[in-house]
Amino acid sequence: MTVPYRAPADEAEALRVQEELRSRVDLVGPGPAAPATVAGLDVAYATSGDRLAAAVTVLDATSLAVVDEAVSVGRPAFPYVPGLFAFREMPALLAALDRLTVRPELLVCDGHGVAHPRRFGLACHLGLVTGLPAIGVGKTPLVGTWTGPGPRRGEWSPLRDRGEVVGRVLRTRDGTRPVFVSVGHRIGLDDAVERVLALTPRYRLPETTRTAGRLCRRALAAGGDRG
DNA sequence: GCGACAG
DNA sequence: ATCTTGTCGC
Repeated sequence: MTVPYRAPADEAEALRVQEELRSRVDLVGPGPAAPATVAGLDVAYATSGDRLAAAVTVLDATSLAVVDEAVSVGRPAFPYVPGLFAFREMPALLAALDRLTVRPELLVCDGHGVAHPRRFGLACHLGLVTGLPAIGVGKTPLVGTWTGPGPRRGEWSPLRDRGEVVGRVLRTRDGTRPVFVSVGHRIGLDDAVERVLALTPRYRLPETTRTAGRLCRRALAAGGDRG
């Protein structure tokens, strides 16, 4: 199901939006059995903090080659508040998604999905608004506790918060810090982890995140730190 | 009451 | 997120 994006005027309204939408998240899927394309989304900020660039790259799921990409430059749409982070970047990310020529089959977001205090992180919000399956891959935890996964790539341990498993702490590379994988929308946790491993043949972060990261940094630099 | 707190 | 120097490793 697709949902229109509404920009909240303040924190109270942002919380209401999350409460209203959280029940619509699909934690099961099934996600795309064998997606042909996977998109990565990332945002870079100017030093001044008053300007940002959002990028989306679409990769061939097998070769990991970039087949499409789009960028949008703008202003943070909301102050940074842990737990309300999505409202900050969502408008720019949606603008970039609108500029794509190829509609990706899966979204890999730089931030959490249901591993969130109200089970509605950026990956859930993006998945719901676009109607696309979405996965959250965070570099640091927001909620939850875990016991370190083994040191080898592919090893993982459950991320638990208030009595429920909200994601997995996954080692994507031998001996490197793990990432935090959680369901965004329309995919199960097992499949989400499988997709993330398929996107990390070499580095800690998914290729989708890396290509999108390079693109938004480049766009920010090209804008001469202004526009 | 005191920290912690996605990017 | 971004600011930063060097440093260890492939």
